[in-house]
Amino acid sequence: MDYVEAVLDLVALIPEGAVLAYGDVADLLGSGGARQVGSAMSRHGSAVPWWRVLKASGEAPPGHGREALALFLLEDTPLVGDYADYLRTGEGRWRVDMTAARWAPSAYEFDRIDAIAGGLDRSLPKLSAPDDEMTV
DNA sequence: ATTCTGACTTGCT
DNA sequence: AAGCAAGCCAGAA
Repeated sequence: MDYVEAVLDLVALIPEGAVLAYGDVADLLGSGGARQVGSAMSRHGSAVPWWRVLKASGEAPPGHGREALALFLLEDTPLVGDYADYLRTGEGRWRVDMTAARWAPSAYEFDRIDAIAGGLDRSLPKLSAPDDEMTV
């Protein structure tokens, strides 16, 4: 399984009305960084609930504000700011209320996340297994 | 090996 | 609250 698959699998678990920042996804996966997640989402996120993954500030991914907002309203995702104006004139500023909307995985969900993260490593062609020696 | 690029983050004005 | 500079991670050139 490659990084992109892991990201998509994880994103698919985020429930309605909840969100995760790019950095959160990377942390849960225990690998890569926010930029890797963003990159993966921009190229392969169309099949999963991509709007539930956004910047740490709560802003929707660049170029998708309009579409994301519509979905957030449908899902009753906690928002802050003036999205009414944004809808009407495109002028207002709004964001997701990260404090309230950030997903807090249940113990079960957390296990599933762990499973995804665990299936990540397997292909490291280089670096033959150093037996049981670790050289701390 | 080096440089560049990007749906990122944080800290400091 | 909004901009900006640096830091950060990996893949591609």
